[in-house]
This record gives sequence, structure tokens and C-alpha cells, in this order.
Amino acid sequence: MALPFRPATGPATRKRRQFLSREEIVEAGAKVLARDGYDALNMRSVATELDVQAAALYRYVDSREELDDLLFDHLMADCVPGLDGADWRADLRAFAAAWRLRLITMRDATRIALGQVSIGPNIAPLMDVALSILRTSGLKDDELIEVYQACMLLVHSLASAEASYLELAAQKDAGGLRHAPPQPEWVASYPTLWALAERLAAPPDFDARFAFGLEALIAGVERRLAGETP
Amino acid sequence: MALPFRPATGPATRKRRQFLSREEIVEAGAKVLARDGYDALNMRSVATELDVQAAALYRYVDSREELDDLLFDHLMADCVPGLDGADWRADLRAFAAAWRLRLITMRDATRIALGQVSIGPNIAPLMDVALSILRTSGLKDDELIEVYQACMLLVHSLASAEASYLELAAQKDAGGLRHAPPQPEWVASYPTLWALAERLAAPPDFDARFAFGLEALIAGVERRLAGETP
DNA sequence: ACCTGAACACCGTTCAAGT
DNA sequence: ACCTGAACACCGTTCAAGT
Repeated sequence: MALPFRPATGPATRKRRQFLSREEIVEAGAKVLARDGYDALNMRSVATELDVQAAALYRYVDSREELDDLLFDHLMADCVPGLDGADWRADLRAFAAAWRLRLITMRDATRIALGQVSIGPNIAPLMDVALSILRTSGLKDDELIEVYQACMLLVHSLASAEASYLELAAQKDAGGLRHAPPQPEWVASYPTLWALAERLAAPPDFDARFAFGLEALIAGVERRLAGETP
Repeated sequence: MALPFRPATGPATRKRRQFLSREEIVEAGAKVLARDGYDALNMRSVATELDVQAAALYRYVDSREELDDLLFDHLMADCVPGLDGADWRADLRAFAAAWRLRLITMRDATRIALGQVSIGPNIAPLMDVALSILRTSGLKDDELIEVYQACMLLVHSLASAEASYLELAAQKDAGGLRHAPPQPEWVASYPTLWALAERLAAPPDFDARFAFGLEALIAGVERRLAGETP
């Protein structure tokens, strides 16, 4: 039987291309995550995306945990914005805003990496830039690291809160969840809570919250620089 | 056959007492969590703790998710310290320190409530006190809530980071995990990261980090009060 | 009314067997 | 060497059947 004209790399029905690879697996994971969300992400769904059995993945990936690590790193690729280096405050704001945007844009990214981020090849430049920015502020090395950690925590946990809020809101719109959690009786016995209940239930302004957190961080750094440490 | 002398409430072998209850289930959950950790907490282990089948729990609890909510609220009971009300800064520090301590003391508490804390009868007084403290600072109601949310986020996410670090360290001591994650080659190409690598790998000072975060928050509030909002 | 026993769907992971 | 097929352990949840 003669060989077909079209090369082996362009099959009509999907067929296994040569071998699997770590990169291919991670990209398939990203695809599943973007399309179906974190709850639908598992070894079997990623394998299906690649027309393969789940067990096959274990030749390239040690565990589900490692896949999550790789995936998170992958999602954060090329996330560093251009910075002019004139003012560390402006640079820090730009950096934090860019990273926050990425975390929120990539569906469920914050659910993959709950706090413990392991440094991969795409996270490293991110860290490097953040540290560089803070270094130009004039902080000493040990203070610098504390501030850096605080900044990462701020961005990550606030983005996480925002993402989970948005997901919940979307769910409520689509499916039909309970509209507002029915006010329990006993909240009336807490005066301040009661007085602010309405405001607390209102949709949060995450931009404002983010801005406040960042400005507070900057204020904290400036205090340190001025030597007003209590 | 004559009835035994000892009353029915004091059996030699453990026997089901009357009926189950929500409270009993939550306490059993707390027991499992304290003894075996979050990874060992599931419907079956809680049921076993009560000499009962897992399915029996569903008469009192809607889902695993609800159990987690109830459990977290239970763990945070009576966590509000005495406050003198003289200075809102001092009160805020005392409040935050007490809550942080509780979060860390209760094994895996932060893993139960990942960010989204639903207000239960034990969380409510906590919220009420925090809001009351901030109210005495002179902030307007809407600003107050932003600061409150920032404070909750700070305490919770920092405690979460600390707890997961401690757990990892304990694991490393006991079992024998990889000592230090072997420095990847490519970090050398990021100068600032490289320069600070040693410091970044050093055991973090969570007390200092917490203090910095809280002081920054206070600095942010004071700026707001002074009307220096950018 | 409350609990048991058994089952189902789902998921991470392992392993012998195929090619 | 790489993948399949089948299996195991584990977990949330449901439901008919017992008492």
C-alpha cells in the first residue's frame, strides 16, 4: 500500500503524535482548566484531552501535586510589565497590578496554588523583578525580604478572594443559588456587626481593597525607611 | 433477667448514646482534626469516632462542606481577648495577635477555611469586636469595612502561610523529606534573586512578618485619617 | 425517626501485560 | 521505552432496608 501524500504529522482523525511530553501535558492541563475549571481538572480529564490513559501521565509527572505546580508556573509566564525604574512606588504598583490581573484572568489560577508557590522557571523572573524594585527603595536586605513576602501574600490572597467571589457570583447568576444567606437571628445581638450588616453584604470593591492594601504596604515601607520603627 | 446495677448511661464497652447531634458531630470532627490532622478528616473518620456509619451523619449535616464550616466556627470559639478601649491601635494589635494564635494553635484550622469564612455564631463576636475597634479609630463606615477586610485577610493568610510552613518543617524532621530543594541552575540568571537566595531560603520570621503587616495596616489607616489619600 | 449495609460515582495511583 | 487495561484504596453521597 502506497504512503499517503499528507505527512504523518497531519492526521484526519486525532491520533497520538509520537510521544507525550511534560510540556504537552501541562498545556493540556491549562486547556482543561480554562475550559472547564479547577473542579473538572484531574488526571483523567487531562489524559482524555491528550487521547491517552491517565496512567500514561505518570511517565512524565510524579503526581497530581507536581502537575499543579507546573501548571501554575505555566499560567504565570511572561507576566512582568515594562517598568521605567524611576520611582519604586510606581513600579511596585505596576508590577502588582499586572500580576493581580494575570491571577484573576487565568481561571482558577489561585485555586491551583493555595499559598505555597514553588518557584518554577516562570515564577522566578517575577520574583526577581519584585525584589529588584524593592531594592531600589533603599531597604536593607532583610527588611526587603519581609516586604517582598508581604507583597506576594497581599496580591495572591486578595486575588484569591476576588476570584472565589466572582466564581460564586457567576454560579449564583447561572444556576440559582440562595440569593442572600438569610440573616441569622443572633446577629442582632452584635451591635456593630448589625449596624454594618448591609454594607458588609454589599458587593465588595476589590479594586479599592487592593489599592488600600498596596498603599498601606508602601506607607509601611516609607516608615521603615524613615526609621520610625516602633 | 434482672437489670444491671449500673445505669444505662455508663456502659463498659462504648455504645451509642441516645441520638447523634450536630454538636456531637462537630466535636468529634475537632477531635479527629487535633489528633490526626486535616488529611485524615473525612466523613468516615468522624463517623468512626462516634461509633457510627458515615451515612448516619447526613441526618444532621448537609455535606462535608458544611461540616468544615461548622468545625471552623467551633474552633474559633471564645477567641476575643480583653480590650481596654483606650487606643484603637493597641486593641487592634491585641485582637489580631489573639486570633492569629488561635489559628495556629488549632491544628490545620487554616486548611479548613481557605479564605471563604462563613459567619457562624462563634465568628460573629470576632467580627463584631474587630469592627468595633476600627470604628473608634474615626474611620468612615465604608473605609472601615475595607480596612476590616484587609485585616482579616492579613491575619488569616499569614497564619495560613505559617501553619503550612510549620507542618512542612515538622514533616521534614519526622519522615525525611528532601532537605533543601536543590537549587535549579537557571536561578543564577536572575541577579537579584540569586543575591538574596540564601536569605530567601532561611527560615522565615513570622512574628516579624506579622508585625510588619499589621504596622503597615495601621500606617495605612493613619494616612486615611490624615486625609492624605492619593 | 434514626441508623445500617450496600452500593455508586469519582479520583489518585500502581502494575502487569501488550506493542 | 512507552502506553493500555485493569485494578486498588479512598472518599462523598444516596437509598432501600432494618429497628
